[in-house]
Amino acid sequence: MSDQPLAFNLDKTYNHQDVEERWRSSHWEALGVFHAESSRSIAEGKAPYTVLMPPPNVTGSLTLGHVLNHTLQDIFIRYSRMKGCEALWLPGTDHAGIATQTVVERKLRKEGLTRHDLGRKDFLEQVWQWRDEYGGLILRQLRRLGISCDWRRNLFTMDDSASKAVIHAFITLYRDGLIYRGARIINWCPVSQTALSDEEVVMKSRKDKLYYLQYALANHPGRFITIATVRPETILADVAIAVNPNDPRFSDLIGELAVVPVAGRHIPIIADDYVDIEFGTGALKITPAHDANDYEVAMRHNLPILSVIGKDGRMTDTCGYGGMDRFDAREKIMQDLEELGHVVRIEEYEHNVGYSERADVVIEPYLSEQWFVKMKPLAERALQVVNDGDVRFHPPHWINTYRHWMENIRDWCISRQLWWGHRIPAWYDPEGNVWVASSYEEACHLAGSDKLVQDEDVLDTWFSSWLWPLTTLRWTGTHKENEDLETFYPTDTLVTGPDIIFFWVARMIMAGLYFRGDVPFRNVYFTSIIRDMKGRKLSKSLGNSPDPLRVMDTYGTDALRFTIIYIAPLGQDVLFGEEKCELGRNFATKIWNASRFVFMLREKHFISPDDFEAFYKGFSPSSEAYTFAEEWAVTAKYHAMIDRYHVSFGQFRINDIVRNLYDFFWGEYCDWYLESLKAKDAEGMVPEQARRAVALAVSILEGFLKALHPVMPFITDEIWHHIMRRPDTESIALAVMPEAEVSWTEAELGLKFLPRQIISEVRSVRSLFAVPAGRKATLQIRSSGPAVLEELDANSQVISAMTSCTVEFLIDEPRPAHAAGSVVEGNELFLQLEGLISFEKERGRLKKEIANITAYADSVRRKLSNSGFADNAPAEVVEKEREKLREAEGNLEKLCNNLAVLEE
RNA sequence: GGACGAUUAGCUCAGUUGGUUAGAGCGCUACAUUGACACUGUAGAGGUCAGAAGUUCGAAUCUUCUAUCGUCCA
Repeated sequence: MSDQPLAFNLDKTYNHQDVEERWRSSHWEALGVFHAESSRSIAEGKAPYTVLMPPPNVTGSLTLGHVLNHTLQDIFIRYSRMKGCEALWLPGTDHAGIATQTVVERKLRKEGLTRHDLGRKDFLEQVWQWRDEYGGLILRQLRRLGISCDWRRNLFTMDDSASKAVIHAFITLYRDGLIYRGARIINWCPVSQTALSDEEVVMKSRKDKLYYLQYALANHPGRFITIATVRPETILADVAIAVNPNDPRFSDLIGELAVVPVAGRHIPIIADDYVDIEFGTGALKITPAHDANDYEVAMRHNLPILSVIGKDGRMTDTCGYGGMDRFDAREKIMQDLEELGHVVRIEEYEHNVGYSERADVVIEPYLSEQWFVKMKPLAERALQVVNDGDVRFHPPHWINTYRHWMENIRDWCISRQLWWGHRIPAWYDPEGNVWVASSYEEACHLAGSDKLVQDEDVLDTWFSSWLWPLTTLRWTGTHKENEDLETFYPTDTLVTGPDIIFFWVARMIMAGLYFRGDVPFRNVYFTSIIRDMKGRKLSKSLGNSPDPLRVMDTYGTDALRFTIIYIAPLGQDVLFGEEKCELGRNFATKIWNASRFVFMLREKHFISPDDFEAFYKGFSPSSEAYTFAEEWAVTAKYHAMIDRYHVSFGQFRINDIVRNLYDFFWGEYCDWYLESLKAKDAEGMVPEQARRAVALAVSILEGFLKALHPVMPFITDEIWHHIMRRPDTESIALAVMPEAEVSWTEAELGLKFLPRQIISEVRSVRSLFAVPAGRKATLQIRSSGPAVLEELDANSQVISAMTSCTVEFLIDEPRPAHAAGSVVEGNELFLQLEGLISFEKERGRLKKEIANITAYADSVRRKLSNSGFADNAPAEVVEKEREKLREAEGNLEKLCNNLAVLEE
């Protein structure tokens, strides 16, 4: 142990590939670093902290959206783990019914087969095979991110336990009267050939035409009624023409019959409030099979229902359009109507049309028997818990969207005409009665018959996803309680995109309340949407979505993680360009090099790693032992940083956290502390001082690394293992998160920041007069008082080294004649630069400075002399203004003196 | 049409309860390369905080209106 004389330092250059390879997930996973146990929470009283991974689509591959989302989750979970929580992150994937079935069907098509050729059983076997082969891709890619989930608990929504839960949920809701089957107009996707829920339909603006068509009146030859429609192909299914009862233009026509063009059928003209008088001609054709609103009208008026478009989006009628695509039929029928003289006029018309989210084709409203969940009763409680703050949204403005949806909720169509998914646990007897049960046997028992046929359809994938908070904790419905569920439910923070607030977030809240009687999570963090540098959404077709894996190869995983968090503020879209990762890469390099420098000093002042370890273990930063101002300054800034760090976590301001870490490390620790330490070291410290200064540098580095670890897990673990010799079986991921010390965050350290202010001022003056960097100048300081003098004297080596000046103190001497003069906090600085400065230039500079400060002092004076200000502003604010004025006036006087000297 | 969000330096964005002479990164300019770091350091230029009105002693910050952009819902 004791003989490790070798340099215990980092490699000369930082190589992210090496570092990430060393600490990558498999290493951490093998150590069980990410494992969480309810038993441990119970036995040790550790507070549980749970994050649910939004199950990525099993057909998917890693996108930048995933990177952002999962990095955020990892930050929450690693932070909580280091804060001493029993931190559980539950991973998994969902079976993505439509997407997966589509992928496998596409594969079959290449072999000239359809799923019907294979039959249900063989097809499902193919899907499972596909999943086993390719379905793990996204999870493997996620591992590259170094995310710390408890992979042992990985769940797939088609797993047995999850499937049991789905069936249980269906049966329970059915028996409670919240699931029903019925004929409704639903959203039909002609490509995927399945029903969709309202949420799976995206409205898109589309330029179409509005056709004005005239229908002859059956009993009044030569008279017509003109309607307006965007879908002339559906006139073959018209069953009525509706007008508003308050529309005088048509009052005499109500009850008359009109003749459907082409089809020749007679249909009634009816009155219904639904008709908008302003739209078109005020007369509306009613086509109940192909429009949800028309369906409602038809129900009210006992009208028949005719259908002319089939499941494949092709015409089914017999008027000569059979087999034609609905859009081709539109063209054709318009030609025919034109010839028959029914077309009055055609207008350009822009409107919103529903598209299938997955297949990107126009949805067909389609009348069919489907299963629905009655949403109103579920929505009421789900809205209440959000209103009451039992579930909190970050940022909170999403509550509005959520509330609006909940208050206007419609029943959820959950049946899908697919094979891949959870088959609906409903059976039909020969009489057509339905029996809902957990198995065929149970259904037979209920039905008293063994001639039952199971419903062909499967459930919407979201019907399993909404149980995710329960199923990931192995709830099956039948075995209601288990230790994990008791310990980790409700979960704590859900990180997800606002685009699935209805699909998933809202429904999970419903399911959690309904099946478990408690909210599924306490906080929901809505992520930013990532766009390209031009503000366009990332998409494969645009070719503007960078491959995260390649970005990780190029810049490093830590760099990507850091960058994406740095640029993604809460609730705002993010414009991402790959080159932005330079920020994270540069930061990682900076951390590496700074650590290397600290370790070099460690080698210089300690004879061996053991020597250092012994000293470091007994070391605690103490101001009594500090010998130069930057030791105070860096300690105070460090605690302020840690304090803000924890506050930001509490506020879910993750983007503040990384900025805070970045600014502290680069701007304080490196630029000031390490630079001053370098200067001190060059001048020579007594060994004890040097050892303390190095130990302070290491301890602040270590605290910083711990705080940074949730964001940049790889590089922090690597460097942490160089702070002391630590076996590879340890990880910074299990270290204790540092806390801020109040004595430091509230310490009055005014004087301790004076040296750096002076350094900055002198550098600025040097630069202004273009003094060559190598030229050693003389800096004379006339301090504002004895205590200040003492403080500056103690730091003169640092000031000297960091300004390349010889430092002298003026006590009673007059100011030097050939010098540039400045004032910092009442201390006068004279930079003696005989032959280097031009008096002309210095006079000009002083005049400008005097003018500046005069204007500033005037504005402060105006403020103070304003009676309203003195009367209304808080005393401390007024005092602050007085202080500003005093300081400005002091500086002004000194600068004026300087000018006077130069003008003699 | 409704709801929500945005508009701050050339670009991308911070700016927490109103109390600064409005900040950062990138880019730009000048200087610097004998031991942490050029993926660097030092200094600097650059902004009537979208526009208008209002509240206030005081507004980038609060209110109203307008304009432009974005998202969601009809």
